[in-house]
Amino acid sequence: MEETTWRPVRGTRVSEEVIEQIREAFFGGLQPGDWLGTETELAERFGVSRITIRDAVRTLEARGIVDVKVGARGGLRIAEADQDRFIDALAVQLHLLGVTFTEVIEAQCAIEPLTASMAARQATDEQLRRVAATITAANEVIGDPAAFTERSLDFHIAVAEASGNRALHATLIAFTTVQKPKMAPRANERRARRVVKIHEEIYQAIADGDEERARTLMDDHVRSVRREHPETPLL
Amino acid sequence: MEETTWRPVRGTRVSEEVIEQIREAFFGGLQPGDWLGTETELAERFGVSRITIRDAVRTLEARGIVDVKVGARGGLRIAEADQDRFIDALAVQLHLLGVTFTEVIEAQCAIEPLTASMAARQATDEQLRRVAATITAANEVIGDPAAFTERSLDFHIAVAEASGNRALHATLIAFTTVQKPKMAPRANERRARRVVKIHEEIYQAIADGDEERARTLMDDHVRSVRREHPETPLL
DNA sequence: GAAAATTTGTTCGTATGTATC
DNA sequence: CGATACATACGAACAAATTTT
Repeated sequence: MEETTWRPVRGTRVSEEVIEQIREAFFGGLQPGDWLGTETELAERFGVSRITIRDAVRTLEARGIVDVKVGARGGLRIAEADQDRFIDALAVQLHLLGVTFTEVIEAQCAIEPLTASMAARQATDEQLRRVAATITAANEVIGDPAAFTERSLDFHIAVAEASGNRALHATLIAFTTVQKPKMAPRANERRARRVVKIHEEIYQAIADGDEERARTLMDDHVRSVRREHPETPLL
Repeated sequence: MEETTWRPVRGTRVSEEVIEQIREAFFGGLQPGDWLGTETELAERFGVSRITIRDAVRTLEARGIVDVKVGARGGLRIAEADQDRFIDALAVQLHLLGVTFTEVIEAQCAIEPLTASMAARQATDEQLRRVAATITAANEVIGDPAAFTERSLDFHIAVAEASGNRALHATLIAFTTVQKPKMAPRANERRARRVVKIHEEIYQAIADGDEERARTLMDDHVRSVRREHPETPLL
């Protein structure tokens, strides 16, 4: 309920101290859903004002460490995992670094053949079903470049998910998110049909459990996408 | 100076609206160091109180989008790239997901052979020098497991940097950071000497511009590290 | 180097909207 | 539906840090 004892704080940016203590408690074993208290309670316990606590809470929330709810039985809890927040952080950093589209594609060339072969080895039926669903979905909007691009990238993400490796999955989501805006203009219908065909082949290899073929097909596929896009700044 | 025009806002969590607008402007082309205004100015422009702006600022700061400075000519600016924030975001995410050490190593198995071969193709003299420096540094602390692990991982990061791909570089930094704590205990001196020898071979292949050899050596190296570590939760 | 100006950091008090009981 | 618990938001003020004068 409330075994954790907070040290009273004083220093430059008191809210930083609050953040640090809650962060330590988080990495010290707090689990998603664990109750932290209300803003008023925390203000009293840390010996600071409610506004200082709010500063800390906003930061912790942005980092994905806590969730905030209003109303009775509201207050602060340890957050559930939320990939969006991690993805946003990666997107921001890639933007600041001025990373190019080519760099992101190259990174995908490294990752995706492996996710495909891992998926072929160990994808569950549910995961396979989801991969197949992304192909169907993309096929339905084959004439709409923006929509097709979006759902086509979903295929790659679904394959990564089927790999069973959450580190690769999260990383790939981040990469596809950042490159999405640059892909759309080139997804004309002829190209789109070819992409669907290749996705289907890759899916079949994965479903057949043919690791080597899945790896090779995905490798060719990602490399061809890379060739089709000229060197451009990403953002 | 101030061409960006902010829409006035109203809705649930007004600060979210402020965050979204500044975020859009950020991805819309604002550059690191660009001036956004003071908290008071933004409060007036958005038509909200300064406290609401502060909520937004704390979130934007945590996401790595803005930097805040106090004093005359202080206020909000677009942030410089800061890898630490990205790394922290990834660490939080992996903690919440309960990702295993093995998953992270697997991800490295996908990425590092490519960084090695890319480095062999295009590393600058300066980058090569830095790779060599990490080997020397690791060799100097070969009896100290924690220090050796740290500098040994620096080798992998230096190779990724030498690849010239910042997306891979940033990703690898994050991965090595979260796995560091689990690696240290296993870096006994015998193992350490073997690692140094392999790192030297990889460096030589990169310096010789032998892409294929660099790729193969790195592949073997990462896979052997993977074999040596049992399946364990990362955190 | 000291004083003034600027700007965030922090506090208190209060009002309002919203979710739960 | 009313009461309660809680975050959200506003305003006014002073403290502390930093740059300019």
